[in-house]
Amino acid sequence: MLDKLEKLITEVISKLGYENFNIKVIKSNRPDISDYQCNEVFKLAHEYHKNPVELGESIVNELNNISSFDEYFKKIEFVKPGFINMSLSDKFINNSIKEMIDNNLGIQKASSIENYVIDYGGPNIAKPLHVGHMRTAIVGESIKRIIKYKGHNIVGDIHLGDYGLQIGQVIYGILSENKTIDDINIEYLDYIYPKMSNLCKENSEVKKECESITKELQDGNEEYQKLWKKILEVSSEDMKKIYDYLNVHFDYWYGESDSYKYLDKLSKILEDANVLEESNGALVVPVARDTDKLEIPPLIFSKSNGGYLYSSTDLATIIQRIEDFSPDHILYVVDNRQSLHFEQVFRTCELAKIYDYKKLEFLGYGTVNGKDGKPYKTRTGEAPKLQKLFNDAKDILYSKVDIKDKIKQEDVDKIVNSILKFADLQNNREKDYIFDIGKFSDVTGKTGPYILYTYLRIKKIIKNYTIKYETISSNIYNDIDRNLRLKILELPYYFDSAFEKRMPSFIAEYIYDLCVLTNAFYQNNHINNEEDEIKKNDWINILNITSIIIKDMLSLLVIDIPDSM
RNA sequence: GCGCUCAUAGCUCAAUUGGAUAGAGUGUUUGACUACGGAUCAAAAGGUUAGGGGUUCAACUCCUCUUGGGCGCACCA
Repeated sequence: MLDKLEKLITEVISKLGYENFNIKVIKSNRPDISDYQCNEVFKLAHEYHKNPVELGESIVNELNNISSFDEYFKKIEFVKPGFINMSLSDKFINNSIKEMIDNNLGIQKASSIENYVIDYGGPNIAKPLHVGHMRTAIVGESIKRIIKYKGHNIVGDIHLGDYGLQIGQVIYGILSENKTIDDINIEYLDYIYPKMSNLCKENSEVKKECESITKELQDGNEEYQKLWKKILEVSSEDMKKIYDYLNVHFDYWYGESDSYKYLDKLSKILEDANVLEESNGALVVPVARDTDKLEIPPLIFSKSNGGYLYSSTDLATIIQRIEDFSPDHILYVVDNRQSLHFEQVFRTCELAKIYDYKKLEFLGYGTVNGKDGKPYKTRTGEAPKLQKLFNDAKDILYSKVDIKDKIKQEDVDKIVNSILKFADLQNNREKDYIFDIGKFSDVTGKTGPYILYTYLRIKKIIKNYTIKYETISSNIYNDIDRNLRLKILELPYYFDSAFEKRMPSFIAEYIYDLCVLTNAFYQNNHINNEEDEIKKNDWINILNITSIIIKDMLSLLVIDIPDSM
């Protein structure tokens, strides 16, 4: 729709003698005056050394005289100092809506299909999942669905932290408490990991021992391997329940351990590229550049004891992904605090010519904080477990709305999901945000349930009518009606912004705005009692399109719609 | 110490990337169906965009300084 307006204006401008100028039309930020606007008169005037007012007036004058004026506009005018204001004709709005229906809701599919790998989730086994994991799971799954919706191929990998120091710590704990492999279950892991983590902070002897156990595990010690496999199995099983509840599904459950078989290859590549240096017994890759303001420390490929750490496994994983998926893009949905680490990894890829730096995207997300602005903790000091969070959210929901035992448990879970996900995804991904269970359980206002409610109501209103889009007339009946139709037309803009910026929040914002207008629409325009059959039919069709958009966009936010609520 | 990042209504967040009168939710105050679901709708109040200076026809947005948060700076992930 925008492209048509841009094309038209570009034609008019080139007719006036200004060729090859890229015109951009945007939604008006003065909806009281116009629907769309073009702010490019100043740039054009500047480029051709013209008076902007005269230039703008001549463009608008030309537009006012085109033969197909009514096909596009109701009114078009120039306003000083440089705005072209456009009000669209009802016919143009309705035709554009009809075109959206036959055309993937107006969202252009990718012209060349690319392969993406997205790395999200990233939990460490043996540690319980907490709110931070929910953030990466939801944001990552949403970005994955958005990219798929655009028409690309994408695979998601959870990238488990399954081979690091925390495993050495847990194994040390198991052995020192004389436990056996059969004693390993989720309750025991929940108990032993924090205990060992604290012990290592206090006691450097124990920490050293844990490091050497980790190293031996990585070198293939059979006893440790058996224990590790059991820990991995128990922990993964527990995680799957959580991810299932969130409806987050990874295509691959690879972990750091899977990258070990690529370490030899990686090592050879780094040697051949001549980027490795020895430093205090460790092998490092200096990645600093002359242009850096801050000297970026080198990437540590292997420790002085010969062990590997996450720099090595993240690099090896890239090699694995190149071999398995031949990706055009690799995306990392990771905590912002890891930005320096990934900068080191990406630079190493560039230096050793492993992979194109520009194709590696660090999609950092903000830290989940408590009300005090510090990382979210419970009163006892640990990060609260996700399962408990789900239960709390459900209890709060029951206390606010009388639905207990009245609707299906499955639907209750969908509502809880909508609450948590919409609260999270409406925030800008990159920013830290405050996790407040009270706010996160809100069911009125700008919330998941508000969207679901809107959807279910309009479905109920239109359920007895047949839908025939081709019968939509060229009429629009009032301002509220018009605003809703204009909002429908904005979908492609918001979707593409979300895709390009990898920002689900654009879609969340759009759905909410659409729902606000929809609620106003059906409260003001009563459909069942409407006697004008043409009007009634138009409205039913418009509401049906709205419902399709809401449903599709909600699915991109990983939100399912209940049958009732 | 060095660097990154943020600061917008009482609170939580927007602002189409430099455009016109800075918008939502929440909270506060006040209204609305003998009509398709009141988890709704309508309205009021709430702002020197942390502060100073600069660039520009135009600054929440860019530059600079000041103040105040958060984070990161080689063998944890």
